[in-house]
Amino acid sequence: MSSKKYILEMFPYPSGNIHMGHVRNYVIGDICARYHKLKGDEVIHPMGWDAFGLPAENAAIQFKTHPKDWTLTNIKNMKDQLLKLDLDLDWDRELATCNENYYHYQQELFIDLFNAGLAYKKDAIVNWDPIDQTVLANEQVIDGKGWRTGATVEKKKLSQWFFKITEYAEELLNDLNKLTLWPEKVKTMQKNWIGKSIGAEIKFKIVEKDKYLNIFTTRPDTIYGATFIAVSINHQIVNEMLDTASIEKIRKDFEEVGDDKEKIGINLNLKCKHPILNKEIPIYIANFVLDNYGEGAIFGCPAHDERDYEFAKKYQLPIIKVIDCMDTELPYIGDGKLINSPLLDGLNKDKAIDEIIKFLINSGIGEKKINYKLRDWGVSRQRYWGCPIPVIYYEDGSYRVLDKSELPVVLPYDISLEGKGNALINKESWRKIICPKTNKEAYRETDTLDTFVDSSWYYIRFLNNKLNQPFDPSQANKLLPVDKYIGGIEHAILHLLYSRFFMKALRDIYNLKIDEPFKQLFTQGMITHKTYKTITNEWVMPIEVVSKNGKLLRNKTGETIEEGPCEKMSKSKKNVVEPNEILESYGIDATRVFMISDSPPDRELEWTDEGIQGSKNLVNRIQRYFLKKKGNINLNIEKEIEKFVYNIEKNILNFSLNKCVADIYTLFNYLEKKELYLYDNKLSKKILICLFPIVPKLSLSLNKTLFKSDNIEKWPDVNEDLLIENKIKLPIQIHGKLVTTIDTTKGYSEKEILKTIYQLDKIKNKIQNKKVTKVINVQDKIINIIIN
RNA sequence: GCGCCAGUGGCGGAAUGGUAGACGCGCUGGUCUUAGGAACCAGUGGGCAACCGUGGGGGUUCGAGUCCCUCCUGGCGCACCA
Repeated sequence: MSSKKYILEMFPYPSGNIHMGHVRNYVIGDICARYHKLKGDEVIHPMGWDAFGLPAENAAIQFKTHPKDWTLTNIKNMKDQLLKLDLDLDWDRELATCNENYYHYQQELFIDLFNAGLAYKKDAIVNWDPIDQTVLANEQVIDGKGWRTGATVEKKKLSQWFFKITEYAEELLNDLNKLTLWPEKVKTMQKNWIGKSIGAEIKFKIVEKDKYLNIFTTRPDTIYGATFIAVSINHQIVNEMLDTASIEKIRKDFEEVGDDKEKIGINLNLKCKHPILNKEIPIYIANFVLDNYGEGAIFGCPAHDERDYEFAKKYQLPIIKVIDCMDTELPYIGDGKLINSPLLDGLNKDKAIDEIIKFLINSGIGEKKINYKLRDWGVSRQRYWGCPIPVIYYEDGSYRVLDKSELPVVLPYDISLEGKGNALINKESWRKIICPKTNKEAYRETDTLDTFVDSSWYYIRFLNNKLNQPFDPSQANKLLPVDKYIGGIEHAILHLLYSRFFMKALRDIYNLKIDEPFKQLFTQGMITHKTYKTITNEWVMPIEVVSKNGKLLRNKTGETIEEGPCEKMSKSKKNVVEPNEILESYGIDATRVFMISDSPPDRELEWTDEGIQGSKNLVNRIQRYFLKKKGNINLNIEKEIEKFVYNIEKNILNFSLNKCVADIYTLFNYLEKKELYLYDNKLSKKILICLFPIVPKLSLSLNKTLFKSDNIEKWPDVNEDLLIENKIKLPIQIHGKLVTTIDTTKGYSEKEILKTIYQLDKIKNKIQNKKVTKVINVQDKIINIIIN
């Protein structure tokens, strides 16, 4: 019975050259794909190009070329290199996200999302990367720095397009449970990123104004201990109270605090009424309040929160204990009985939270609230080389999202990339149009979509890359989800979360039956290599290093070279090996074997010369074996071959590809030891089929030589009866320690075998005149004798 | 700081709670030759032995690399998330 298997490796950014990381990624996928094809499954195994993005623009400026030309040339080069890897890919499904035929339909999806209320525009304080001159998503800011440039990200207020990923926060979180074939680690990362927390939102009346401050808390039980309010610098109330100059001054002061996280605050000279107690508490602007979490405002309960405690100490605010923690030093964060809280006294934390929420609801000053860390996905990018957003603006500031019939909005080719900013803004002839619907003058949206939008649905477009609509829903229902998705763990959050969101959004828009895009996720490990440096700290490529009299020297100059630690292959450290050179020297099969042999595919693989050579030797050895015609053919070896088929299959399915290599060695060690040289018979054919996914070139050529055939036959069914081993070596233990093993057959009688065992010298010596008190016989597994 | 994962020979790594170290690399000794980026044969956890050995210490079990507690070390992720 054949079944559909969609096997996908994360498509590459066309930087110009493939590297060993790509090779490992694609070889892993290729082995799966070839195996499933032999099984008779309907395999989908496409490849394409994640072709929009900033590097093209930067390169265009640097090399005085055009982003499109640069990208297309790179695609051509990389495709040539991939073809040399001889991967079993569906090239007729190929796509590049920068092609009109792709982004046209992405623009349609944008319209779909807009109509579904999942794309919207709003003014927002956004992350601005001053080097790339563009906005970044929250996910693209790491430690306050741009993920590509490393520049400190600035805050800017801009009008931006957003995708409403928060609408799916709960489902994105819950459905992680369905992803049983995903690494736990990735699921944990996504869970933390979504950051669900359950608590309450409480309204605090501002004394001086006819207004309330909304505050989210997970600890409403500590409300009696609230002694101040703190808001973020970007909070609305700050805008109302202070002029822009003062705000900027404070913002600057806050930024100067930097990484040491010292808490500082400014008294806003406003007060809030405590929602329960008859007292007023001050409002501060504080640097530690996040503006993009909750409501950007907190109530401070110094006795039971570390941050609030630190702040209260510094500004001499009262500290009121409301949880009985005996003599434990404050702040005390844990559970305990409530005190100083008339409505809650004596209750424990959880019960107190329930009670206070009831009270807040009844008094109309608060409600139960679930909060997510996840924010909506800002997708506007102020760059040229991306998918144009299908929107036009009128003189009065209003806008219209285009109809599908008005698509595609084609990215103009003739632009100038000189100078800063988005080239589309300066391209007046493109930007300015007459709206066909109103006949009014209008301007195109000049922002383009984040390239993560491109990669959020490419796996659907692969199903039919020529269709005049984004995809065919009935086909999607039939062929999705991707069964095995293979790529680097660096996409654990961004790409994988966005893709999950897209799948769900498209499911709801197009009434699909698919909830998750990737059934199984496999994250392959990096390739590492030793690093080499001269004594003047200059990185040196491995290929330049020679060993002489136990010393490492640079081949050309004779300089002394120091060997550094093994690190991820990177151009900057020059510890790379070029796939082209390896392929030329060792061939594709040996390269494939090495990619999987030295460590499990999800772990780091250290590149070594010995490793690749060993792989080459194995390939040669297999070839030599099959070309030896004479030998001692003994038909009892069926069993060994059957075990081999069984193990290889199991290990491919588990991604334990390193064990597949061990299986190959084990088989050939056995056959050669016994001088069992199979030549053109049934069993050797079986072996060749199992070798095919791993060393396809060799397998094909041997198949041709031995069987005069260009086709590899179907994967053999395993005869499980042959796997059963009747003769066993039974371990004998005394007190759980191995003493000896005896040869016997399965299903031995315990009584009989004990008789034999007690005759053995080793056992006799141990027992001597002691008494056997107990015998544990795990039938066919082990016998453990207990003596007193 | 919080969370997760991992610690096994000289190295990469194997082991449904049941013979620890499969398989490979490296190393040692040997064979052969069309002197190779070979190939083949034998050996290779420690210890002279009894025995000892899966980061340390405890526990559960007839039996623990595997399960539980605790500590140490390393890696990854998150990091003022109220």
